[in-house]
Amino acid sequence: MSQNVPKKQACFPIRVVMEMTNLTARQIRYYEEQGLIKPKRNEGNQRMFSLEDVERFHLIRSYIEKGVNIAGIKAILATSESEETKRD
DNA sequence: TTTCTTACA
DNA sequence: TGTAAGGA
Repeated sequence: MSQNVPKKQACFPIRVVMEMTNLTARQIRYYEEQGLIKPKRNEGNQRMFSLEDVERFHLIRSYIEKGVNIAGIKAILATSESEETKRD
């Protein structure tokens, strides 16, 4: 069994994210392509999804299920991120 | 074996 | 959104 040696942060391949978000690889790659999320890339050019990325996919998925399109989600995500840094 | 990109339906 | 081809 391959044990976990000192890991930096938890990142998962697209196949794990698919299970966690219940999305298809197509959707995950497509949403990222649309700028809904920006996962990191490893040496193999593979997407490295962290917990934060998975959580954001949950939000994206909820909007898709609500009937929101990419443009709408982009606006919502942009607003949410702005709210975080906006406080006044 | 798994993931990636591009393209078409 | 699903699937195919070709490559890493």
